[in-house]
Amino acid sequence: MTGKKTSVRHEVKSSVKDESLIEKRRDQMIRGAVKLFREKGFHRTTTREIAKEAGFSIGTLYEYIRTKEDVLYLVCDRIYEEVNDRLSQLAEKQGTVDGLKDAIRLYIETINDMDDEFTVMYQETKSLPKTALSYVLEKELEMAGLFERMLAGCSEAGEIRLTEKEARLGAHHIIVQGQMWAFRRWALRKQFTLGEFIEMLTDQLLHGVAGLQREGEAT
Amino acid sequence: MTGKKTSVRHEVKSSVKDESLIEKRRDQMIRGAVKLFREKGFHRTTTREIAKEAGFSIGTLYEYIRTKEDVLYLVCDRIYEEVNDRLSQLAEKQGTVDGLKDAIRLYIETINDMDDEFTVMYQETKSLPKTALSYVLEKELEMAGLFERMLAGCSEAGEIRLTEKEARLGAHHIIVQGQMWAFRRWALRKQFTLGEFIEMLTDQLLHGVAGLQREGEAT
Amino acid sequence: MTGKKTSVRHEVKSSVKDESLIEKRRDQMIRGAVKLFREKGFHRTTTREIAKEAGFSIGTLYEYIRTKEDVLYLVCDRIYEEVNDRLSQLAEKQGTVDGLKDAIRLYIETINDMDDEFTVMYQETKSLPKTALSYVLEKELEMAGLFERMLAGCSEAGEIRLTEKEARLGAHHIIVQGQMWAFRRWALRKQFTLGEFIEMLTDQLLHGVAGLQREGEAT
Amino acid sequence: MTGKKTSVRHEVKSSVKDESLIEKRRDQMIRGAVKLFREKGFHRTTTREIAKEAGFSIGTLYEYIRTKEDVLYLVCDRIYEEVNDRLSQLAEKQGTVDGLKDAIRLYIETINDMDDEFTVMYQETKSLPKTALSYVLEKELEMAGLFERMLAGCSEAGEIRLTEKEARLGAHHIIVQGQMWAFRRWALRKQFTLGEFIEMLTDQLLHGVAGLQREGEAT
DNA sequence: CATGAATGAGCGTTCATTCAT
DNA sequence: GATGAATGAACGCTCATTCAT
Repeated sequence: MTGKKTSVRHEVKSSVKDESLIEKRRDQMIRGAVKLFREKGFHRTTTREIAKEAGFSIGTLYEYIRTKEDVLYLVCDRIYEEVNDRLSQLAEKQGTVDGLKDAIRLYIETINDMDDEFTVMYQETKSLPKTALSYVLEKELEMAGLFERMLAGCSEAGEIRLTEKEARLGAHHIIVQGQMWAFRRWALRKQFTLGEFIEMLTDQLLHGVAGLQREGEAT
Repeated sequence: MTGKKTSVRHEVKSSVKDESLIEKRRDQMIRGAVKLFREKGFHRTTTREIAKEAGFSIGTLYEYIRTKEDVLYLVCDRIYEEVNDRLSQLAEKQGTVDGLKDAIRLYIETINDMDDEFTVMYQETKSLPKTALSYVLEKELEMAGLFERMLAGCSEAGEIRLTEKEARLGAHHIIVQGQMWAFRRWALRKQFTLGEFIEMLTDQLLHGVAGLQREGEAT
Repeated sequence: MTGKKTSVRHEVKSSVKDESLIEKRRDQMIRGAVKLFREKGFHRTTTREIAKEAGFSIGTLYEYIRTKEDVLYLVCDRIYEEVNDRLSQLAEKQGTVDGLKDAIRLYIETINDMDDEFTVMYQETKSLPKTALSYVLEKELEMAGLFERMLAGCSEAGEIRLTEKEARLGAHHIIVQGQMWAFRRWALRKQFTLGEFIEMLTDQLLHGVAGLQREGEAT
Repeated sequence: MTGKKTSVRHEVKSSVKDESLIEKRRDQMIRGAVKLFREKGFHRTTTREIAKEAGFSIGTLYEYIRTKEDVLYLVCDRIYEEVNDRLSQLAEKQGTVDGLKDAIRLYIETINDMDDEFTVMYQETKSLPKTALSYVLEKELEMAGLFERMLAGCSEAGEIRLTEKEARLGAHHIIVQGQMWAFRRWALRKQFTLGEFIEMLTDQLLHGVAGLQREGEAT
């Protein structure tokens, strides 16, 4: 539907040739970086700390990246990869409210599992170099697009009634609520379990705050 | 009503005695800092730049603060002050859906006016020293509490039906959507005007995605 | 005579305002840098060493320059300044062989006094950033021009006979011999005193290797 | 004639046994290194770049040398070898001015052909380790000695009249002019062709600046 | 013999903070 | 109260060299 696939992957150069080694080392690196970024933020984390946490020397770190910002980009990229992997199982059931509910559940659960990564991503995104930033933002728009099409599908199937704009805002709403679960957990998890949160969220999205009818509708 | 008033203001020490001068200088400082933080983030902004933008020397800057983080705190503090000032006019009309709508409108409009400040606050909050951070988070809970009480008020007045938990989530929802209007504006403002956003937000909060009835309710 | 005065001074930015302080600190810096560059070359000298030799901290060093290359430029610039100061006393006596001899003597003596500086300059020049490099080369061409005009003047005055090209080569010859006295001193000073060198140089320039007549001339 | 043969070749250790392979690899290495040193200087060239330019890995590079400076030494050594090869054809014709002129021509032409190598050598010489440095300087003195003997030969043969010191300075003069053609080419080649330069140089060496008689000589 | 991943000392540079004037 | 020169710890990054494969 969105024909344009402009998102050119922002390649991170490595001076190491062995692709599988690159994969392995970057894995270590990302794992370490996420932990540190979560604790102290991108700017307060030093490259030496990342290397140490990853289990190798500063020299080795720089065999696999070019700049510190590359690490941040790698982290962001990894997150989208994983979220997309998880969400891609939802291709079927398009156009049903049940399918939408499943998607929301899956999305929030994914965030719940990866909340360090998400928090990092939403708080440090602006430190990305220009080209990496636009790649990441595009990825996010793709994700929003996925929910937008689901909502539009439900509307076409007649299960709910939505204008195009409403579908767009609804998609945005879902994305944002997911982010909220990640980076407002200091407030939310004292009061809600994961299950409660998902249920209430879905409920509120579909029905709004209880007891009110849409204007112009009969009781 | 909220009995607990634990939020001890995180004092920022100044070596200058004249209170009105402190006020004036900090004003200049905050104005300059917000501009710079918005452009380049807290970490990429230097104290020299803040001083320069504020119109005095670093020496002078350090007469009014103790550390760079103090500036960030001052910025955050100022924001809540202003938001509270604006929202405090809403004390009346508690317990009506119209009052709630007005509050949401006022809140989002405030954010729209101060979006630089808000963006800064939500992106840099974690750089605050511990005590300042908890003060700021508490301030935000107060704000959420304001909306929570409004929702609860409406429920008590019978206009809508909400459990305590639902009211709490609804309040978070409002807060978070406001934040989104500030720091996801790159995505949202291409698609919605301020008015549209407020309307759809309110609508969605109260009615959910169109056309669906709450389960167990008659059509 | 050479109408074009394109040599735009390559400004070195300092974050310190006080001009006389800049002068003083850069003096210390240049003195220290020359010593170190002489001993170990530009690349093997660290900025910390320069700062230490100059008598202040690394932080202070960077208040007066922007990059390490600025130090090198400052050194080169200083040398030309001094040489020009010294040579400018020769404006009169243009057009006489005696004037030329004096100029050569003065030039070589200057180099003899500043030979560390000259050695540094001729060996490290290529490490200069582009704009600084062309400024320095231009300065040197100016100096060559000075000798070229002197030779041409003698020729016009009829004391010697030279084509334009010969005058130009003669000027280069003088410049280069001066450089040699600076950075081939390990070979030369074992065998010649300063006076001898000047005398022989002048002699050779004017008369060539002894005993031969220009072809076509009578004995 | 010069009885002392103190120049002990500064051996460069290789962990490879096969002599002809050593020869071959070092050839590649030198060729690559000269190109890179010329472009960026010794210090700005990395060992990885040298290896790559030579066509093998750094691992392999270090099988044939011990330190980066060894590469520089190898380059310098190669240059003298080649120059000596070229100049050695001049053993005959000693003692004639024509022989001297041929030698000068050959020397300058050699430099013209190898000017990258010469430039590198004269600019990076000081980065050589102590023992390598003295070996190289000695080589150069040998070359100067060659010209010195030629001049002395001419004098003995009665073609020109020179004291020992004058012969020494004359030799130095020739060497220096050659260097000048290599590393002042930015200035010289705009104004002179190779042929012109050689001719004027020879002329000036033998006759000096035109039109002047040696003092005390009759016209 | 050849490879190239790993190492870490060391470099140039920045910037929050201090304090004498 | 205001200034801005001085400080030095700390940062991101490089690169000569080693050594297991």
